[in-house]
Amino acid sequence: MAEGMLSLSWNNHRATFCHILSTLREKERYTDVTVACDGKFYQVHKLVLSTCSEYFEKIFENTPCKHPVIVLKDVQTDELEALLSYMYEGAVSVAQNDLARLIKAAEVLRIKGLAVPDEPPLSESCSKRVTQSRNASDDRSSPHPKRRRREESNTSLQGAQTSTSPPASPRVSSFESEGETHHSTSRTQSDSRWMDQRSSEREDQSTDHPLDDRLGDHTATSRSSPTPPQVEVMVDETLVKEEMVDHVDNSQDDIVDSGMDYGSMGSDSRLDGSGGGEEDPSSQMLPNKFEPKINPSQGQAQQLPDAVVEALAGPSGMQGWLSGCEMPTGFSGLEGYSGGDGSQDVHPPPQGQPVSQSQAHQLVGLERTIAMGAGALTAARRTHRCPYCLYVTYYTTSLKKHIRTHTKEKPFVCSQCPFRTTQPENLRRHFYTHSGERPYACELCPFRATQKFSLQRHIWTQHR
DNA sequence: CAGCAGGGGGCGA
DNA sequence: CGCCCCCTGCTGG
Repeated sequence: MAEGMLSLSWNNHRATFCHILSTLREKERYTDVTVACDGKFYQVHKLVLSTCSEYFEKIFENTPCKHPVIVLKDVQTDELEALLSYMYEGAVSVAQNDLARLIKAAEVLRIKGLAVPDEPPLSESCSKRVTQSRNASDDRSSPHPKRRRREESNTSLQGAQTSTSPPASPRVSSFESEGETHHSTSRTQSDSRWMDQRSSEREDQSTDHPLDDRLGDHTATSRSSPTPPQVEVMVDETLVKEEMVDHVDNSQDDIVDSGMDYGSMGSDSRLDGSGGGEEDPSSQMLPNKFEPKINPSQGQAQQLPDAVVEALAGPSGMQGWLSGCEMPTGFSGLEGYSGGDGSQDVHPPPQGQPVSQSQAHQLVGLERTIAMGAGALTAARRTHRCPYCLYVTYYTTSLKKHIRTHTKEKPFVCSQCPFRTTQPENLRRHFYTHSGERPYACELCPFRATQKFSLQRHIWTQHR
C-alpha cells in the first residue's frame, strides 16, 4: 500500500521450478520416497506426489516413515513413468492407444488433472465443463490437462515422441530456441555487454505466457519439447477433439518461427560464422577508416545465390518470408509495386512477370542478375531487384545494403563494442558514441550533435 | 527533445 | 566501391 511498495515477480518462476524439479528427479536428489512398480524403483519426492495426487498424499499422511517405499500393483511401469513425467513436468506425451490405460492408472492413483479435478470445485460457479472446466484465469495458473489430439497424420512424430516420453529432461531449449530478439533490440546493441542479457530477458518475457502455461498447457512450447504434450490427457473422452486454438497457435508459431529462424540464422549463425573471426578488427578506431569491413568483400555475387538457395531450400523460410512481405501489401505483386514505384520507365520488369510467377522468378531473376551482371538488365534500365522482397533500386550498392537487411549480415563491426551493422556509414556514425566526437555544431548555441539530422532537428525546434 | 540506429538515395573516384 | 546525405523511427530523460 505504501508508496514505496514494489511488486517483484519472478517471470520464470514456474518454468524454473518445473525444470528444477525434473532435474532433481533425474539426479534423485532429495528424493524421499521410492515407488516400486513391476520390479522397478523410482526415486521421487513426496512433495510432488502428494501435490499431484490425494492418493499419495493420504499415504504419506499415514506413513510417518521417512522414506517409504510404495509398491504399486495395478500400474505398469510405462504408465507410472508417464504419470511421473506428467506430475513433474505438467505434461506428457502418450500414444493414443495407451491413453485409456494411462487414464485408468491415473484414476487408480487419483492424479489431479488427469483423473480428478486438480482443484476442489470451490466456489467457482463457472460450470466446469468436463473438459477445460477451469475458468480462464485459473486455467493459466493451474495444470489442467487438456487432451489434445493431433490428427492421425501426425502419428509419426507423435509416435516417436510418445514412445520416448518418459524421460523427463528439461526443455529449456524450447525457450531458447525462439531466438530472434537480437536484431529487434536496436537500442541495446550499442550497450555491448548488456545486449545478450537483455535479449534473453526479452525472450523470457516474450515467452512469458507459454511459460505460464507450462505446467498445464504445453501446447505453446511443445514444438521443441522433448516430451511434447501431443496428447494432453483429459478427464473426458469427448475431449478427443482438435483444438483449433492450439493449431492456430502452432501454425502461427511456425510462421513466426520461420521468420525468426531466418532472422536468427542470419544474425547468429551466419554472423558468427562469417564475421565471427573478424570480430577483432583491432585497429579500426578511426572514424573514417573502417578497416573492419570485415569481409564484405566476399561480394554479393557469392552471397546472394547462397542466400537465395538457402531461402528456397528452407522448409518455410522463403515462403514464410514472402508471404509476410508480399501478401500484406495486397498488391498483386510486381504490378502493384511497379505502379507504386512510379518507375514505369525504370521498371519494365526485367521479365515482365505477372504476379503469378513472381516469387520464384524474382529469385531467379536476381540470381541471374547477379550471375550475368548488370548487362542482363539493360532492358530494365539496370534496376536491381531484391530477391527477398519487392524492393527495386538503380544502385547495386543500395541493393547490397538492402539485402543485408534480409540476410542479417552485418559485416561492419565496432572495435569498441559488439555493435555491428550493415553499412559502414552506420558504423562510422556509431563510433561517435565512443569517441565523443560531435561534428555538427549549432551556430546559435553550444549544442553539438553526432548526426546532421539531429542538428537540423535541434535548429528547427529550438531556433526556428 | 536529444541520442542513436536502420535503411535507402546518390555521387565521385 | 566508398563515402556522404537524408529520412525515419525508437527510446529515454
